[in-house]
Amino acid sequence: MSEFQSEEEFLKAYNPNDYDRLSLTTDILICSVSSEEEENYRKLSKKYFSILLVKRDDYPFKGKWCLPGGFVRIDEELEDAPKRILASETNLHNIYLEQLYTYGSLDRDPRMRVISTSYIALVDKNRLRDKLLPNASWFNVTLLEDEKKMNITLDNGEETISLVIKKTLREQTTDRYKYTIVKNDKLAFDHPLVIAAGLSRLRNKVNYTDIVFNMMPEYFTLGELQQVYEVILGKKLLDPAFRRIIANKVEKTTKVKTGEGHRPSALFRYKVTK
Amino acid sequence: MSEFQSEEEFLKAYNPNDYDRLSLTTDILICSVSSEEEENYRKLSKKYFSILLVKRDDYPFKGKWCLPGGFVRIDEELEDAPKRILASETNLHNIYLEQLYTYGSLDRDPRMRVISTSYIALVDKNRLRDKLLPNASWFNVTLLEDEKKMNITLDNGEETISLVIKKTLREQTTDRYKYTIVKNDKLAFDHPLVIAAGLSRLRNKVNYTDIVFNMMPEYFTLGELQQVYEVILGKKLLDPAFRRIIANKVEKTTKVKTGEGHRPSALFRYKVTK
DNA sequence: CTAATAGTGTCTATTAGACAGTATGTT
DNA sequence: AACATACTGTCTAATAGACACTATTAG
Repeated sequence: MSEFQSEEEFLKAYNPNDYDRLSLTTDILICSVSSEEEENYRKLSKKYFSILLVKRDDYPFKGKWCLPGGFVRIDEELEDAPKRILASETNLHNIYLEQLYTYGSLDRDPRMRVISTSYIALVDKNRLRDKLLPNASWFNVTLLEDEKKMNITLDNGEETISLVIKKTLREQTTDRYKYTIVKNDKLAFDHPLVIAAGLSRLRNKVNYTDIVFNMMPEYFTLGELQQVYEVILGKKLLDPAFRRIIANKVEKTTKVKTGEGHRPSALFRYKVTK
Repeated sequence: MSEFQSEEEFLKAYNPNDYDRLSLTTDILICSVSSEEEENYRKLSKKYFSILLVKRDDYPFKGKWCLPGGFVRIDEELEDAPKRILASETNLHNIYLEQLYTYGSLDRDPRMRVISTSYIALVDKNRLRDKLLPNASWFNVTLLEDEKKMNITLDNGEETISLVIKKTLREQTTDRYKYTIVKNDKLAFDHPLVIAAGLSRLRNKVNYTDIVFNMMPEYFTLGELQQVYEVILGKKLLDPAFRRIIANKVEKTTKVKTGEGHRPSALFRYKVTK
């Protein structure tokens, strides 16, 4: 039983340093979609799913790539930390941001005990007016996945990062996997785990939400939209089925996209229904 | 640029106290299923979904109920903290445990800045041999939910706790809600939010995983299993549809449950397929 | 016999998958 | 005309929802 008579009295006598204190950071998986022109003028530009990485110019992990992130300040709301970092990294506000997972292995940071809450952010690259920070770079993502592992390849045009992550079913009763890094040469910390978790979350959510539209420009063709779904899901979709599914999520505009060497396509816009 | 020549040198000079340090706690939503006998001997005993709460006997929030939890130790893996608390609270190991969400509002603890990573745990009450700790109690949960709010009623036979939580769609593109506590007299901290998040997660996961079996005894009838699904989903299910869906998740045993005032039912067991 | 649950057969409605076809721009 | 994509019609397969029916026990 407490020796205090009231909550005020208790709080006055309370010393926060009586308990273990540790550092909290946040890491952000910033995702977008990028295009690469094809040699054949008639073909559609190839779409890639891409993430933003930052090159560390200081210890620990000097010279390695990592997710944008930083310390959570003691006087800052948890979610404000990734927002602050996102704003400093992209000059964008009002970005789709979702908490992913909190990592707390004892050895995840060689400096000291650090817990990290990771977030996933989705941005439309067309809204990015300002240049990236000098150390930042977009990497195109290729994900090959099966029941037992994920092969992730990241490429920014100059450098290729290859990750292999082993998947172990945590229990028979769910779909939850424990991810273990099997191969990683160029990424700092446990960031391959964050990338794996983020990509899985996205692949999943794409099927029952409208999140892709956070990465789309205002006007887009259904072909482009389908490509984005395909690149996230890692498989081809059938046109009629795709169009049936997204039919009530988009609205046709009077605009048309022409000059592509084939039949022009109508431009659509995301339709808010709820 | 760094003035250090190597990572070892850097780490040697590193002082953790140069950065903000805060306290991390963990809260656990321990879930189970309980039965209550009906007056009519022929009727099946009514099933309830229930959670474990602890009465605080100290400030802050003295006298209020809260989720079992505690501080994460600086030399302890993040997930070991809920495991340790779970073991001390129930004497059970190897329990289904899943990270829910990390809460970090500035004002969530009147003592100081505390971040809390919440977990959901599913237990089979029949495996609980030891008595509960003196301050702990199981509360039956009744959840009424619509697009705009959740009405949660918790009842342990002596006391009734009534919560109202407002749901606001965070963005048009997803199903994510921001939960705001509208009514809460008897629960400490932001624990109503944890309960709301946990119940939502469970309602969702029940549809595409086998997690319910973590709350079931080894042998059960399909009627009992259906009741558990119904109580978690908050709606009646049709027998044939239900049996179709769980058909390949369970296997019939030779055991039979009799003496219930109606046709005996076969006892089933969870079948591991993967 | 009756109340209550156990368990099954089958029809219908809805949704997803597959394929074939027509339309229309650029070079 | 040839190419490449835009866009649509329709058949089929798989799944979910609904209802009606039979079965079997304790009291």
